[in-house]
Amino acid sequence: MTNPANELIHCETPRKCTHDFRVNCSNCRLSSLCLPLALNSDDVEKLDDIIQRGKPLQKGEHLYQEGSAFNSVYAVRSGAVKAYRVTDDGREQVTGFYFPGEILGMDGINKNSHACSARALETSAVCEIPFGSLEELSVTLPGLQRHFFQLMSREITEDQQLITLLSKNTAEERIAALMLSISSRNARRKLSSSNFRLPMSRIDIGNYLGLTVETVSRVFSRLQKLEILEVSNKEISILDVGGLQDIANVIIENE
Amino acid sequence: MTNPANELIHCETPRKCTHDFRVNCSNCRLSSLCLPLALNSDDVEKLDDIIQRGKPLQKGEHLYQEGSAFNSVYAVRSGAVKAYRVTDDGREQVTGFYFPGEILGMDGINKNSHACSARALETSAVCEIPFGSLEELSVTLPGLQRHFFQLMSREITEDQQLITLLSKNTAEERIAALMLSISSRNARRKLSSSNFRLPMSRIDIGNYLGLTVETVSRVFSRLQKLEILEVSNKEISILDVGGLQDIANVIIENE
DNA sequence: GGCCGCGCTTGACCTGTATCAAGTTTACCC
DNA sequence: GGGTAAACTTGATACAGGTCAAGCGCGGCC
Repeated sequence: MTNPANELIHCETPRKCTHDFRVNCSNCRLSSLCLPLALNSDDVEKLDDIIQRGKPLQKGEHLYQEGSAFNSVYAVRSGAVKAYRVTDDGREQVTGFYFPGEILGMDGINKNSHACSARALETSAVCEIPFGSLEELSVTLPGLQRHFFQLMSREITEDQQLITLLSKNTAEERIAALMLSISSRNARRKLSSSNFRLPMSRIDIGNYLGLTVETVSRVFSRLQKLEILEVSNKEISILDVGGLQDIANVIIENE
Repeated sequence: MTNPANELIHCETPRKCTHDFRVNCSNCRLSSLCLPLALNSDDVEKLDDIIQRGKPLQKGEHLYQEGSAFNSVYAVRSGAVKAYRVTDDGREQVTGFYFPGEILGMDGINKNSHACSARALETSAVCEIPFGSLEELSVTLPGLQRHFFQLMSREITEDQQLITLLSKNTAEERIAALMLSISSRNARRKLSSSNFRLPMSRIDIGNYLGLTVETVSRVFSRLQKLEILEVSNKEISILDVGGLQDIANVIIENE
């Protein structure tokens, strides 16, 4: 009864990992997506030395809070994390979802305090990377410096994609785009790109995409009726990737 | 007849600068906002050595184009620049406006090619900072490395603010927020925070804020009727900053 | 100086999504 | 396992902002 659809492999579900909790970058199966990407094995060990791994976060627990002192960036090892900020009038704005192999917290570098909060959407293991040590190490490992610049740059371009989505696209297009994004991020992690379980609620999805829960729900129903998705609560099957891409890409393209 | 409202000072209008075109970071009046921020005078000279200054861009000229090879980031010295990307279906999305002392082009680091295009909104002088040299220099000047990380982080948080604005706020709130943003950026540059000339068209404003030209125009008219702004074509006077802030901050705040 | 075109404004109408409301299902907890 | 709260779905209605259309005015150019 526990996610039969997800082909769960080592480390994706810490509760099932009975063997060896002493994870390190060298043996982490996410190393090819994560910070070690550009490093040789000697350098990976140097990186590994500065990384701290605490006990897994439970669903709902905070990784950091908006306004708290910035000390580290974080890599998700398993589970899923959402980042959000609270607007002046007290409403929440979800700014991103982070899956295994992805790095969050870089918004805190600017003012030395976190510009948003981050909380676990489900039980999640996270690697903490103290930023001071990372900076020092970057000086001796130019490959690491470059890679970290790239990671920040990627965050910028992804935010800009979201800006475009919010500014130009309909509810249906936004949701199609999010489903495709999650699908391709699953593929990167060698999980199924067509069947997966959404770790976030409809509220979070709507919040992230600038829509109300009701609209999210209606769009899911519509996409199901069109036989593009099969939606069963949080379980998603993409039945027609092409159709989904057509919707996300905005079919208009008339001359 | 040329912008009487703007208190134009040295370098803000290159056409008027008859004296000394050999600008450098040490004598640039923007150095306190720009990259040299965290450097002592010796180090500023090292930075200065890698910076290239071409002739000013004319209105409409491109600084770089989406997809072109990424070699440098750019600091605006005078004028104004807009960054934009073209969506899959051919529409334009403005992702940012850049004023003197601000740095753009960091989106290109990730894939080594520019993720968006940048063009001058008016005659603009720009400093080109070759990224390779900047990386090398960062290794020897940790203050510079840190400052550049901060600049990228600031770009991220600003993008996230825009995401929030687009996702949660009404047309009026978005425009109020943009006016306040331009106002405070002017203040940083010791220009008037209450009277300024918009370098961009209504179309660009609408595009940036996810609104149509008509809506932008209507909101300006409404704010003028409320005696919060005085709008005369591109000339803006903020008559009631408090009122503008109330609108931007979303007055709702009912428990 | 007068003509043309583009950027801007204003009005009338339409539509997508929000809002409000009610009902259903799922998940959690004792 | 049953009770309750939270999450989700579905329907009816309202409204902000989009679309379409027309007119204005400033700036550039011959």
